[in-house]
Amino acid sequence: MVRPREFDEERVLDAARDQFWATGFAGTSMDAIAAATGLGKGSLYGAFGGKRELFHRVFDDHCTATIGSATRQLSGEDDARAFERLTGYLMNHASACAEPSRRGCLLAKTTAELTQHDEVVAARSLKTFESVQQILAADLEACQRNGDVDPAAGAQQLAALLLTVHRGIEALGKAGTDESTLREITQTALDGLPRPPR
Amino acid sequence: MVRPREFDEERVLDAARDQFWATGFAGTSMDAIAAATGLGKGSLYGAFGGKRELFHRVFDDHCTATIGSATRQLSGEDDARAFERLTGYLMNHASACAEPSRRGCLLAKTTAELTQHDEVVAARSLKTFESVQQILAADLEACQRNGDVDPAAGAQQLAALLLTVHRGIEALGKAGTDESTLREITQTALDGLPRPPR
DNA sequence: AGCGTTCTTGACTACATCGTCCATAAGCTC
DNA sequence: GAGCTTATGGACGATGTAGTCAAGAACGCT
Repeated sequence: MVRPREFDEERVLDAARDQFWATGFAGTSMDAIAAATGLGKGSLYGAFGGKRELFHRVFDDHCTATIGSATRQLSGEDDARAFERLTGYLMNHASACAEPSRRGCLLAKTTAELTQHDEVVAARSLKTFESVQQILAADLEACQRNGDVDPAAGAQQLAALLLTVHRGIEALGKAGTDESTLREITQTALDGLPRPPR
Repeated sequence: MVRPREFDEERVLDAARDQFWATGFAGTSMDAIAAATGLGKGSLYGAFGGKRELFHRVFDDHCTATIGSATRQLSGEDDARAFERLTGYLMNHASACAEPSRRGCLLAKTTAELTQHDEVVAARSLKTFESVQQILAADLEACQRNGDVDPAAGAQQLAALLLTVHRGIEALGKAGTDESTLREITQTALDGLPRPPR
């Protein structure tokens, strides 16, 4: 019994995410989302509740994807390549942030716009940042085991700093800083990591 | 001849800024600004043009103030206190960013929301960041002269990194990271600056 | 095939919002 | 104080927006 849904939930959520991403929460109307997804407003409200609930859903999925991406780029069995993974992760990000067509990071935009007014968003943002920091810390510990980073340094502290640099690169990139500068900043940050004493 | 304005322009702009600051550009209605400033909408439109023009005006003033504040905190004749000024500037920022009641940095919020859709805002944001970087670089050069930082290092590169950390602290603070963590990150960044060889 | 359940559509409501307009008030100059 | 110019404030129009609703369509089970 029952009529099954006609739409692909994932596709609809992606389209909704793109709309919110482009114009922010306050700047996006449900009519725009209906047009972007191809759904009627009734279906939209029936399936997802309302604007806020839909956004929470979209945002949550995006945070999960962000953590997944960091994990994929930074995890590995091979301690000898841990520093290489770290460099790649940060440099990729620097280059991506410099693309003029880039719409910036949804996580950053959302945190800036909504964290103050929406506790659900605030909590999810913080948790996402903490997760990324843990992933960075795990990679840094691998770097320490391999002798790329001073084992006496606090991996958590260094991971927090690198996360900060990561977020700062995002901010500068959004303002229009060019790619070579962003990569140079990343390199300077990596150069500042403590080396093991010889 | 002519009737002079009844309102204090500066006060009105401050009130408008606070509204935009609290609820963003898209999230702020002109009615809300009229209520916050006490002006009728006719006066508001007559004096400032429209929502976008008013925002540009407010934003421009805010950027000027931001640069002025950095200048005040980081400039000085005394090279011996340059490193102290730098530490103070960054630590103050870290503590300020951790205040739960803090509404975040208007510059950061605006960059995140509008830079993609508004060239005037994008250009002003970039120019503001560049100015702050120059101020940081000048202070770092003083640190180099005084022997606190390796004179062989590029002051511009280090300034760019510190600006990045500054913006990253802002982002993490908005997400809810606590004060001690933000100060620790700042300290880690300062510890990573190259010391002059002895 | 018939039935019940759920999905879909888009018109509809009620209100918010941008920006305009105009009658009126308030100086300034002579 | 007369007359001019400009500021003021709030009503107004047109459009935008969040969310609802009812009529009908699509599907699976019997």
